[in-house]
This record gives sequence, C-alpha cells and structure tokens, in this order.
Amino acid sequence: MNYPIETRRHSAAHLMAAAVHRLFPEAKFGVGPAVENGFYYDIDIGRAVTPDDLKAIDKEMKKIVRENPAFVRGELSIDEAIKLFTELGQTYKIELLNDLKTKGTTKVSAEEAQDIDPQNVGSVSMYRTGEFADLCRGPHVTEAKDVGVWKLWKVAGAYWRGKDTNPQMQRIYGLCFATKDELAAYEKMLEEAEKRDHRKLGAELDLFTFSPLVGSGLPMFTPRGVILRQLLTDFVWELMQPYGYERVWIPHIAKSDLYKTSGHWDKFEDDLFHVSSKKTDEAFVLKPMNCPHHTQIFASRPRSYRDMPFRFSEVTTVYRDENTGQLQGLSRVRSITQDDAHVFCRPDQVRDEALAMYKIIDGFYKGFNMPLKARLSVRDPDHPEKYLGGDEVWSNAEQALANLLKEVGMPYEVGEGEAAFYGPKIDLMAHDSIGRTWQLATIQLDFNLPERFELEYTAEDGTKRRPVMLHRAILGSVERFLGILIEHYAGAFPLWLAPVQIAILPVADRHNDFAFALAKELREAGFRVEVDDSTESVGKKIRNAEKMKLPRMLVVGDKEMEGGELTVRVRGEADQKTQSKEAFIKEGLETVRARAA
RNA sequence: GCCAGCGUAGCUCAGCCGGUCAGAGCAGCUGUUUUGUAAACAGCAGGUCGUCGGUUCGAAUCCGACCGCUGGCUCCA
Repeated sequence: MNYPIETRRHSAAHLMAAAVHRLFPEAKFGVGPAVENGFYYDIDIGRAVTPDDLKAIDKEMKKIVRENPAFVRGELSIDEAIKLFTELGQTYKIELLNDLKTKGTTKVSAEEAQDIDPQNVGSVSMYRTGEFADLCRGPHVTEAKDVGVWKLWKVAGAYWRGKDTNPQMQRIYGLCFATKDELAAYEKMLEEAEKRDHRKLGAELDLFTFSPLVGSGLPMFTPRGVILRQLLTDFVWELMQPYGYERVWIPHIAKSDLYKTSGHWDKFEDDLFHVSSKKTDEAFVLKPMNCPHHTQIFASRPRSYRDMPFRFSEVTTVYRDENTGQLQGLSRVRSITQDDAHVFCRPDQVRDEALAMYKIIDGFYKGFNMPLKARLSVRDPDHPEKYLGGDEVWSNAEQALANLLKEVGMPYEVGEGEAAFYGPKIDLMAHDSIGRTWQLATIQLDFNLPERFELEYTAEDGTKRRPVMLHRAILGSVERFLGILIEHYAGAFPLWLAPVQIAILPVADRHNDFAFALAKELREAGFRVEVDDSTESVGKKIRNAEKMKLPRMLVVGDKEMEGGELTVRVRGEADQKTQSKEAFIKEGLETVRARAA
C-alpha cells in the first residue's frame, strides 16, 4: 500500500507510543505528530529518558511490528473519551479533551492541531494499536508493519503545549521514511551538513573564534574572517548605490529613556544588557537595535517634504542578552552585527522605497545562487494586544506590502502572527546549496516609531506630517549570514570571497625569492596572496592549501623561473594548467568581478 | 532560562566499574632533507585531565556546584 509519508510518520509515532506504553505502563502521553523527516511523541515517565531507554523502546517497536497489529479506528463522544482517559490516568489527554469540549479547539500550536480534528466537535476519533489506544484523528496505516523504516533519533525536553510555565515532558524524536534507502540518504545529508558545520569550518579555516573569558555568544573575527565580513558588507553597499542611501554612525549605548519611548523597554527589558554609571544615576543599555537612534538623527533638524526620503544606513553591532541555552555558533549570538537601514519617507513614497529594497535583496542573493521565497508576515488576528498601533494603520500597511509582492511577481505565503510588534514585514527566505531555507533579509513597515518619537516633516502646504519608516536588512545579521554562507559553500568560497585567493608554493628554498616577488606583483594586481615558504614537500604544501580551501595554487620551481609561464592548480582539481602571468591575472580579475567561482 | 548529554595537550581521540592513568596521531619547535603535484625522516616540547568543593588511605575516574560546549524546548525587536 502506498501511504503518504506523513501517514507513515504519524503511525510510527503511535507505534512508538505503544512500545513506551508496554515498557512504562505509567507513562502519560502528550502529543505525537508527524514532522519533517519523521515524528516525535511527548511523553512523561516521571524521569528523563536515557539512551538505554531509547534502545529498549526501539526493540519493543520491532517486536510490535512482528506481531503486526492493525490500526483500528473508533469513535466516541468527548465525554466518553474523557471517561476512558480518566480511567487510564492520561491527564494530558484529558486536558486536551476538556479544551475541545469548552473551547472547541485544542489548538495551542499548529502541530498539536494535527492530533484532533477541531471541525469534528462533539465526538472524537480514537486509534487502537494492539493494547494501546490513543486519541487521534488519523489517518493511519492499516497494519503496524506499514509504518516504514524508522530510527529513534534523540530525546529532548519540551514544555507541555509549548509553554515555558508548563511542566517539561520528554520528547522522543524519530526519523521515518518509506524505504531504507530514503532513511540512509537522509542520514547521509545530516552527515554532509555536519561536515559543513560553520562552527567546525570556522575554526579550521581560521575565520572566527570564541573565548570563555570573553563570554559565550560573543564571537571574535580573525583577519581572514574580517575579510569575509568586509566583502559581504561592501557588496551590499555597492548594490545600494543607485538608491541614494547615506551612511550614519551611532554610539553603542543609549539611555534607557530612548527605549522607553520606542516601546522596546516594556517588551524586551529582560533581554537588554544594562549599563550603569557611577557618575550619574541615569540608566543606560547597550543598544539592542538601531532604529530609535536613527529616528533621533531624523529628528535632529526640521525636514521638508522636498528632501524626503532620508535613507540612513549603517553596519553596526547590537547586543541582546539571549538565553544562554539558545546560543549557537554564529547562528545565535549576543553581539549581532546588522547591515541596517532606515528609510523615512512620505506615505506616497513607500512603494518605491520598498521596491528598491527588494531589488537590492534580489541582487544580493543572486550573487550567491541562493533562490528566494517571500513571506508576508502579518498580525496574529487572535492576539491584537501584542501589537502597537491601530487596526486601520496595520491593514493599510499589510496591503501595501502585499501589493508590492504582487507587483514584482514574487510568490509569497502569508505568515500570520509573524509580524514585528510595530508593523508588518516581508521576510525573504533563502535556499542554500543543500536544500535548507533560512529567513534572512527583511523589509519592515513601521507606522509606530514615527508616532512614538513624534517625527514630522513639513508638507507642501506648510502642515506638519508624520513620515513612514521602513526598516530593512539584507544579510539579516552579518554573523548569522556568514555562518550560513560557510555551510552553503562548505568553506570553499568563490574566488571573490576567499580570504586567501592564491597560494604560491615554491618547490625548494631557492625559489622563495621568486615566489615572494610574484606574490608582490599579484597583490599589486589586487589579489590576496600567501606564500608557503615552509620546508615541506610540494605534496604537503598542496595538501595544506587544499585543506584551507584556497581557490588557486601556483607551484613555482626551476621550470617557472626559467620559462616565465605559471603552473596553475585550481582547488579541488587534480589537473593543472600552464598559463602566462598576464592571462592568469586577467582571468582571475574577471572571475572576481563576475563574483563567480 | 528549562530538559538531557558532554568537557583528557592547539586539533582529533585513547585511558574512566578508584591504586605505574597522564597516552597516541596531527599541529608546534629543533635538526637532517631542497623536495615537482593531497602527508619526507628523526628528536624535543606541550596537559594542576574545564574550575572549585566533597567522598576516600588514594580521584582524570565517584558526588555536588559553577563555567563552557552540543541537541532540543521557550524566546527572537
């Protein structure tokens, strides 16, 4: 039988629950949906699940598959179900059923909704697998042996119904695919992703480092890493040129009053780094974002409608006191460098400004062969209290962004509840070379900060008007983008980005002078060059250059000194070629200019 | 912040049911070699076994706290 993979995965979750039920009769069950690549089930056995438990559960699952019970569907009223689960002591299920009964939904998160059909209020469906019965809307495979190939993967703590005030359950993750080959292929992909891990490559390629003395989540960039940072932000700056952006500069701390005015204080006080002064009683914070500062530059003098828009851009670092448990390599840090820009414009200029932003983003990601998808992030209609500003303002803003996406012909999905608290936004998701998607660039509309800071400009008729503010980031965060880029290229950066572009490898000591002279010449031509004058063999020098993923290698020995031609080796290729110096330089410069490999 | 796992030289790892347990390879340094396409040879040096405390006659090994890392959860302006 050819089941949809979700059906197999969800059935595998039940199968696992059935096994857990046998091994731990007291176990209480939460929810167990199918997810990307597999499934999980949240359980509570009164203690942590150990790796040994996982093995035992896996063994029991195999045993059940040999017994091959059918997945049997039944239906009963909510009250009957509550009675049944009360007898079974399944307190979590009872909570879900009570919610269903009183609120007509169990929905707290999208995942949980999978377990119960909110449309089918009044009665609920059950599935029985052998002696294990579970609340479930299905569908399921008919027999246990149809679940496919699984592998119990890992255990993690997970708050019941995703709320950190609720007790934590044990979430057991499993991979599940229809065939062995698919599972193997996925595991291979995981392995590949691990090899590309930017934390590993960052150390190996000497791009950035952490120190326990400096603190977690506070990366430091080495000379090679800074070359990458600089090239990336220069690229953005270059793309911004046609659109009239200007650079500004702001200090990295500000009085807390700034954020009390902006509204950030109320929302993020606990996530700010607080700075106190012994000289004054005033409280300061390390800036967690740049927009409030930028509003003060706008507000620093009277503005005329004639001069609008003002486009302030800055690559600058913000600081956020993230929960330590969620810091991760360059992906989640406490010092975040943003390629930030804020545009203050008239309402009639929003479209053009947002369009310009879109074009910059589009050009940037094309440069890395990362296809984009858009998401229009709007309010969560169920929680209007989470947002600043009036309903009409929001509706207009959401509409303006939707129109823009339609205009540029960008397909998009709508992300309800994904908006920032001050306005809707367009988030752009980039695909990397191994098929993952990342939310990176963003264009955000903001009708609220101008209001809070009482920003204004003088209109044609002499009246004071409120400008509209747009926030945008192209890379998102330089650190996070760099982490993604390292994994995208597996550390083998294209020539234009490589921190060291050319390695010159002298065959013997007597070729060193020639090598250094050549290096000087190539540097003057604009390349980043390194000479390996160690006393190692040529083979070893090549090996080292390959390990550092240097795009070009020039082996120089007697032949090159006498003949005048260069011997060129390209990263990852076994063959070499002979080329004149002029041709090598010309070709290299063209490749760099084209931002190609 | 919460749950779990982990922490031995710069890196990768061995040792870990308490008693020659401080080891290996790579990297580093010093010699020799002067090398022609992915690892020359030899020697030397390097760790208070994350930190602090506890149990014990004795702790890298057991326990606790803290720091850090990893995977999740929560959060994400």
